[in-house]
Amino acid sequence: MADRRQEILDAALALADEKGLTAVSMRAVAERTGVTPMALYPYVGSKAALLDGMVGRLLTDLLPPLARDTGLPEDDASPADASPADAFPADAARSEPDWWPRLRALAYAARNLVHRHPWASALLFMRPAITPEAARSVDRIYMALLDAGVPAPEVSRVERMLSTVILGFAASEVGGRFGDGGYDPRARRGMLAGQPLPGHKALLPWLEAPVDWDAEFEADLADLRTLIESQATRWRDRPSQ
Amino acid sequence: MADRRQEILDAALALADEKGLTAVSMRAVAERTGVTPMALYPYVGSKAALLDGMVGRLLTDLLPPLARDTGLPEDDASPADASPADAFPADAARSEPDWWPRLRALAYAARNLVHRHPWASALLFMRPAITPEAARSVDRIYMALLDAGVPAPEVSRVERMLSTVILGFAASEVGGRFGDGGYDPRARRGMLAGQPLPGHKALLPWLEAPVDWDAEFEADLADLRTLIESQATRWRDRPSQ
DNA sequence: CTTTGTGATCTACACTGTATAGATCTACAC
DNA sequence: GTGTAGATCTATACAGTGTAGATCACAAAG
Repeated sequence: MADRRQEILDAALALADEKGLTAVSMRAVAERTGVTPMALYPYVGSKAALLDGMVGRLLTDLLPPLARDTGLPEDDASPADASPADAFPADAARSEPDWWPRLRALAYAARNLVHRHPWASALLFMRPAITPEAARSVDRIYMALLDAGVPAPEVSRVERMLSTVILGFAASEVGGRFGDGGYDPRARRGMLAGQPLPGHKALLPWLEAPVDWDAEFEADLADLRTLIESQATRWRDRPSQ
Repeated sequence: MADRRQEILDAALALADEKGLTAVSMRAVAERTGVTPMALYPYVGSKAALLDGMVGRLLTDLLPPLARDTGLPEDDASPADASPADAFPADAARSEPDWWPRLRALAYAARNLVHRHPWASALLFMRPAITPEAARSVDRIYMALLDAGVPAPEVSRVERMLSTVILGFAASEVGGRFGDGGYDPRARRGMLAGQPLPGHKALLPWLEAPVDWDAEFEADLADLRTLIESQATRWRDRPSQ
């Protein structure tokens, strides 16, 4: 039944967390579930569907139970974060319009999720957010943006941009796009020596310094916030456009 | 030699363009090159390296020859765009600070590249930009941001954010993350009917309308531009911070 | 003519996802 | 108890993957 499916998804998740996504084969998942590979198919359909099921389960674990999801404003830290204490630095209490803490919490939840399950980043970023769980978190973003005063026709676009930045940042962080590809700085400099790179030259002191990714995430979030607020302001100033 | 390698990369690229990335197997590439699979290894090293080589070649084709790359301001449309005429809508001529047209051209070049080679989106987004070709386009972005007045310590962060948005948008467009997963709206609504989704409800008219991706890309670029300009302004107003 | 080196080949291994057909168990009717 | 229907799992097989290891063909050097 349904619990057999959960058992299978659990096995697949454990496997991915321990040995990476490439270790998730139908045979390996089957063995871990104590069953033969073909026995998985009635429950998960196919390999691709199994992967979708895995992200679905991740989102289920992440989001708070439906009961709390009434549309009323929630308190700041608890929603959508499985380990809020260390992961969600307290903000100066801006009590009245709480759309920002809510958005912030979602952003951190997504980033923390990717940190805990790096293999999921590629899937989260590539597959459409069509599962019920994913729709729920998108809905939270919609609500926050509406509360922030973003004009309704713009909300879905801004949501896409927001999630692109946040998921993209997290995926790049764990996926190595922001890294140096494993070359040490000397070798890297050698590779790039043959061509004129005036920008790199001018920025050299800052490029060589190590990056504080937590701070960068904070800065990106701040940029997104001003972006959202400017959308709202523009709307308020001339509602015709 | 080196031209044998190019021959192999050409075969792999053609294969990917015609039948998708999954059709790029060592055996298939070998057959198309007129050689046995194992003969590829001295030239490309491994499958992963072959894929890296493919994106490298894409970037080489895209960027203008090194000669033009002197750091002097270039004319608006030509740089970094393989098919500028239809793909790069003319902007109102803001002649004096041309950092924006330059950035815009790069953004469109990246998006057009992904449109022409959808298979490359995942690779572009996941692998670090360490090849000489990639470094060159990053350098262009650095220069544009510096010209825009972005403070030097912020430039690399803003560059990362910029490329995350642009590559992320393009990848999501062709990869289906922005889509509905192949379900028609009725089925989709049925899937989501069981739970309260106040945001979706409030936005329903706008969510059902088809999305103009070109316009959305324009709007995202406009947002990025104001973001960059606000960075520059903040810096000008109080240079200490 | 022999030797050396280089590039391509052949074979083989350990995998992958999954279609198909058969086996095994459970539950209920008679 | 016996028979049977349905669900669940298993066994086998196929066509494919990337690539390690050994072999082979052939041009240039001694």
